[in-house]
Amino acid sequence: MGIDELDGRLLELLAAEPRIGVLEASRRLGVARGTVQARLDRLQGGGVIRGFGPDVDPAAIGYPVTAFATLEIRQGQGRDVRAHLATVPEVLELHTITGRGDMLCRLVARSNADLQRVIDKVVGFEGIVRASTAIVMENPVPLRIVPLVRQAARDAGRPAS
Amino acid sequence: MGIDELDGRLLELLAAEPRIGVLEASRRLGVARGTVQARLDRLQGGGVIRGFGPDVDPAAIGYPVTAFATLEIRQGQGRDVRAHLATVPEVLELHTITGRGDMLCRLVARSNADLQRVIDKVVGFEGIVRASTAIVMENPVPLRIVPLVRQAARDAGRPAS
DNA sequence: CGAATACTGAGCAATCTGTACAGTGATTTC
DNA sequence: GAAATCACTGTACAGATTGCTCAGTATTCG
Repeated sequence: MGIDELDGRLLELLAAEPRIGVLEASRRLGVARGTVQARLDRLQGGGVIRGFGPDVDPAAIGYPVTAFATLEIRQGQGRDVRAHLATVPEVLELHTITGRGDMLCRLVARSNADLQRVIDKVVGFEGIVRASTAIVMENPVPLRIVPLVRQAARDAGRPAS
Repeated sequence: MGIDELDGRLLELLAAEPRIGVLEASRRLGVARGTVQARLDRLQGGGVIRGFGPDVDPAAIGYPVTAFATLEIRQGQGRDVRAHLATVPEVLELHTITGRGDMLCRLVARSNADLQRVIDKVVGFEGIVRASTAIVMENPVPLRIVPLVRQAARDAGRPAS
């Protein structure tokens, strides 16, 4: 749907201080409260803002180990595998991908040793031919969106570029 | 820090309806407002809840293509590469990993064609030896945390297991 | 120029937040 | 076993915020 410069600033502000209300945001942005309210409604309605879910740190609830697993699936078993993985709590996300491997999933575990249990749970399923796992050591760039929002907002300035 | 069953229900509730306030949450959970307030403070103080940042959909702001790139780094160039990737808005997250490849990053782009530009920007840097990219086709399990929270809350019941 | 759209500034009733305090039950400590 | 500690409840109050509405103004566009 596209966002303009004000939308960008609003999103940045919300990312930086999520708990501020509409009124405070309007003050910070130097616009009327109604404007912020309208923008927010539009952003949410348009699907730009999916929600404001709490950002929970898996490490803080006992799952400090993160890993990515590339899975190779037996032909035609995709649907079953997806359903299976969806039932595993330690699978935080799952993608089907092109290239080597058919699926990529993000896992968490209580420890490196526990990761073995998780992998067994993931792989112990008809239809998964092979799995290759990479453990995350460091996370230099945590999941972020602000730079992209800034970029998108800038691009809105010159629409036809 | 560990979470108990009430923490779990609170997190679930917040995940399902992020905009509800403390008062409404206390009503839903059947506890006093002060309790919810105290729990929230503890969860945030303990780092379990990192924040309530807006969940922005890259697709909705013009970046519908997601990809994962595995990067191989020249010895000793890690720091520079990290710094470089941090400046690329299309890099949504970056991990250093074990196994084949040294880093894994999540990218977004305006189109498959545009992905080439992004990859060039990512790879066009001294220190990156090789990159292998997998385009995301489907996302059967979007990033989620509720199942894990439920698991963690359950485990709290039998601490020594 | 006229119409449509977006923004401003203001107002109002209802609600919520931050904070405090006393009472109660459960658990821990000595 | 008694005291102390801790978490939760229920209540209270002032101040702030929200949802909503409305009229006026600015800007854009055909």
